[in-house]
Amino acid sequence: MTTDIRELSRSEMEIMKVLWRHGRLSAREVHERVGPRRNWALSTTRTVLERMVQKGAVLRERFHGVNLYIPAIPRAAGLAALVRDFAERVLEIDAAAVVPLLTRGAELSEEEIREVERLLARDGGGSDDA
Amino acid sequence: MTTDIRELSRSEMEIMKVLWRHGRLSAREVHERVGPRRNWALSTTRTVLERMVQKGAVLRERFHGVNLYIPAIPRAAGLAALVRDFAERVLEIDAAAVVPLLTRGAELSEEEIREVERLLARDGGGSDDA
DNA sequence: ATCGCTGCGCTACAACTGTAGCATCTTCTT
DNA sequence: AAGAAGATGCTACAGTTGTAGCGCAGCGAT
Repeated sequence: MTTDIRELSRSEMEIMKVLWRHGRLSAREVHERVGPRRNWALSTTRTVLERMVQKGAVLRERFHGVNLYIPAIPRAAGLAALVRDFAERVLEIDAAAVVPLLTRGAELSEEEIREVERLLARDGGGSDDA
Repeated sequence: MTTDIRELSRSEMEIMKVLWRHGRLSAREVHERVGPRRNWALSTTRTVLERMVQKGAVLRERFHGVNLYIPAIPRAAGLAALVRDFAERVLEIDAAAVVPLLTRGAELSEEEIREVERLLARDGGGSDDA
């Protein structure tokens, strides 16, 4: 069950974002980027991270005795879901209309933008496929 | 403390939306529009509504022994805050860029759109004023 | 082999959220 | 005035989130 990214809390989303940006990080590394901003104790970062693993939003991988955390949801898919949700629930417009804005946004690769676009086009929510 | 609309839960947001749409409704009336969709018992709608009052997101007014609930945050201000949050936190773009999309969205009046625009322009988060 | 540093896994606890029942009070109707 | 129908305010309880400490284990230095 590929965890619905919309049910991540703000804290979790923030962590998700750093994981998206870096691919895979240890708890400490994650903490270095979100801890200060949030004023968290290292153990707090760990706990949140661990809960994300339980939710299936993040994968954990052991590397020489250290846990590395990897996003279980690719950024494009995550953004697509978030955009769709916001567009439909709040703006009440068709999600596809938001795509153009992505171009100016975070460092998304052409690839990713196209992917998000693909996911938002064809008004469907379900599992995609080639 | 004009409650930060970003801290409303999904359930609460849904109620907020119907209140924005109708201005002021009794618990039952609110329930009629969100209850079915959410499969809530009337008492659930009441509880959520009441919590929103406590949070200061909704005002309660007695009318012939019945409570009427009124949004404590005008729609334009609420949408502006939500848009700003989403734009900056998720899309990582300037909130103002989202304004054009509103035109096609929910039934916002020209007035409201202009207001949202005003609130999002001039990159500021704090309390506004003329 | 031992000591210390760092990471791990477990536990904790308060506040918030989802969800709702119930006893009681109001209001309308007859 | 009395009863029915509906609204109110209170209470409840489980699950989620925010926030963090603690004891134990592994690894590198001595």
